[in-house]
Amino acid sequence: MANGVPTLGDVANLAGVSKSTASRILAASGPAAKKIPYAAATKSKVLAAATKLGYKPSKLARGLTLAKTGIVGLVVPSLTDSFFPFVTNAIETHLADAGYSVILANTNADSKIERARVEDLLSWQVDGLIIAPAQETGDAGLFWELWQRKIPFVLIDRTFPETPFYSVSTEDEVGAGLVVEHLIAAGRRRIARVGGPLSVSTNRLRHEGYTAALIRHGILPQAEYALDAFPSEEGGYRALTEILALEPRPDAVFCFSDNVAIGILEACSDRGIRVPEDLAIVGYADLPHLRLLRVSLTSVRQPRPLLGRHAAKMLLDCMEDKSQPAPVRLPVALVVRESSAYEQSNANNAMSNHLPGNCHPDRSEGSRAEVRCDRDPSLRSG
Amino acid sequence: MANGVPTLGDVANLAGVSKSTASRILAASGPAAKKIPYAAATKSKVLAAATKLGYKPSKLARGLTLAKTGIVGLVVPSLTDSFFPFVTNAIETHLADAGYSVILANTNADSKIERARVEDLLSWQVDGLIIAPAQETGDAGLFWELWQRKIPFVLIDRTFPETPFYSVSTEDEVGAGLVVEHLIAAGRRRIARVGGPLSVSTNRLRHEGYTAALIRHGILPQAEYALDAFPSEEGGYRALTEILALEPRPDAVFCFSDNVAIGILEACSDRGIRVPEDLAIVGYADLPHLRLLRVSLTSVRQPRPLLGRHAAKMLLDCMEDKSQPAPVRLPVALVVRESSAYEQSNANNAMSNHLPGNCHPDRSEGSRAEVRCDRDPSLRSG
DNA sequence: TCAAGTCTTGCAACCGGTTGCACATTATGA
DNA sequence: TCATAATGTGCAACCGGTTGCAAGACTTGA
Repeated sequence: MANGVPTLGDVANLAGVSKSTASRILAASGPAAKKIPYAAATKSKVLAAATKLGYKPSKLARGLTLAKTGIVGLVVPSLTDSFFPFVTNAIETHLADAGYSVILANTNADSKIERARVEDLLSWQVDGLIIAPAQETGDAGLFWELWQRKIPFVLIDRTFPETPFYSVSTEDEVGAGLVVEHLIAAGRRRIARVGGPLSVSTNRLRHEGYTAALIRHGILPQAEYALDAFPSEEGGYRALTEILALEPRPDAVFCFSDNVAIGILEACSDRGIRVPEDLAIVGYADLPHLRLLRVSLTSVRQPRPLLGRHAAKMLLDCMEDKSQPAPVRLPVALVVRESSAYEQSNANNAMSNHLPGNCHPDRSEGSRAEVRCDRDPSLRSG
Repeated sequence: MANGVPTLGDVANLAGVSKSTASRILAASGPAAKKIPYAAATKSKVLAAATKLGYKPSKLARGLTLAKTGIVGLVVPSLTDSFFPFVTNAIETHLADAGYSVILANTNADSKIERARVEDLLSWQVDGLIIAPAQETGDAGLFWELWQRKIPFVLIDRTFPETPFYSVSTEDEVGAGLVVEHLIAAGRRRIARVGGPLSVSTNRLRHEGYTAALIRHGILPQAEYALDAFPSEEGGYRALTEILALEPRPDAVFCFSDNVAIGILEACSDRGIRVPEDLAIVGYADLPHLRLLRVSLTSVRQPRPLLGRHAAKMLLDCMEDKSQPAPVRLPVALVVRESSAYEQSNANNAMSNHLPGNCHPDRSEGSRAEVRCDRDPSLRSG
């Protein structure tokens, strides 16, 4: 009470009972409705005192005794891209609804920092962790340690093969397959791809999906067509030079990141290469406003809020039911736009579609990836 | 030690000393290098035991005794726009560097939730709060309560006039002034604006800046030219109908949000209204990729990371030095693009500029707003 | 040789809750 | 009417740290 914040002792004093009595009565009024063998008179006295004082139990003290803090650590590599903010938003909302507090830790995609921040969270005695591993994190060492210490944690986006870790990710190989199928249907045969290190599960899966789809169509994947680039617009801008140097020159390029695709798009514009006529371009992630670009960009949409919600739910299961949920893999959707337009096809259906925000695969719980189109490519001239 | 986590007692036992001794030695090895009147032998014994056990002090217990938790609450109305993720990112990084943990609370722009989440944070005994008030929050009641309870807190983006609250915001009236000056220079005279409720400081200031600039140029602000819209693309899309109905019809519209501007842009495209010839459009916030739109969008750029850094720094000052920092107002930059192009002007300087990411006003600490142009409008045909 | 410091260290209380156990007090059954 | 069982409440220990105070060991000076 000294500094103005009432404690349990203050409530007990005011009500004229002992701390233990007050504690039990207050606890019973909460969600944990245990046996409450208390006289109605006492109960109301305590309750009255508590409300009069505006008593709020200290989460610190409670966490200390209960060995359950109600804190979840959320570890992300960044908040400045278009992916994690959505996921974070969903996670925080879902977890807050369940009564948990979220401590946010940004690793800046640095595995050193990742480790430090996780240890920091552990000294808060978090009840669980949701981690989006830094791209750079090659091995699963940190996660094995968590596993051994029996700290509930859920991995998002990335996964580690041959591990029992709980995870929520998207069907990267399916997304990549959709892209390739689409490009082939659009008449492309020389399909390059620009991605990142295969040690990262998302890259690996996309590469596998890409390769498998090519083979399915009798196209032999060529090693030279598999390029890498730093996942930024600048990386993409630079990558075009490499692409143009390839022999035979690709007629399509599948980027594992929208930023790379945008960089390539810009480079094409600067070099007078026509998109999609000379080069079809497809991105991955479906950043906002892609449909409004000069050349609107085909991309693979990931159900970001859904991913967050599933991760939160899975962690709650781990923490509370002690159940062992199976890994979740969420469907993606290919969104076809101008940058990879089918040659002469698709009737004009834009009118039913022109209002922004009417395309929300995130809300759908469908289990299969699908092709969507939220703006008819033929509209462009209009 | 029971559940695997070593405690101070365990360290003390292993080292053969008392808890208090262990505590003092360990504390001294940390940042708080007080007087350490301990025998070197004892010290090394304790340190050895601690490292052997991998001892990490419990932040809960420490927080309880010290009445200083090292937690900062960060309350934002959303993470799904382009503003708060950047700010959040900067805040988290800065605060983590200073040794604080950030509990994230998303209010979904709902002042009821805002209040609930803040009280939640208080029961964590946070050392301080950084709050971006929900747009909906009309009054400063909650903040007065915090003020009276002497909880250090910093407001970001929005401010409350006639209050002593610490805040970091941007020069909204200057930004609006720049927009209007620019539009007038581009030959526009009938400048409408579409914004939101004036009870919100950002809207009010932008409106004032808009009005003042008009008057400065001898243009009488017309009440009908001040429209409101829900700050979304859809809101903007709908707003165009109202704009077109105005008499005389505006030749320019200044939107308090990029999303609204984008919606208007789309509506214009659907209705065959030429931008900027028939209608110049300017947004606010400078979302990413605005320069890549079909009609690239002029907008006002806010120094988001800088805002976050200042907020974090200000809060640290409040919490640690107990100083009373003055409100900070950060400069903004007008980024001129096609949607409001000057009539026939500006030499082609795009070549020095075509690489993405070379325009970072966020890094500049300049105190004055300025006009920038990151892509020459005349390029468009190329 | 003895009193007064210094230097080291431990005891124990406290932060704000929770909970096992014991101690009333009253109701129930034989 | 008395043993027995509920029922209602408080004591005190504990969670894992920090810290005021005192006490023991060892110097130092007179």
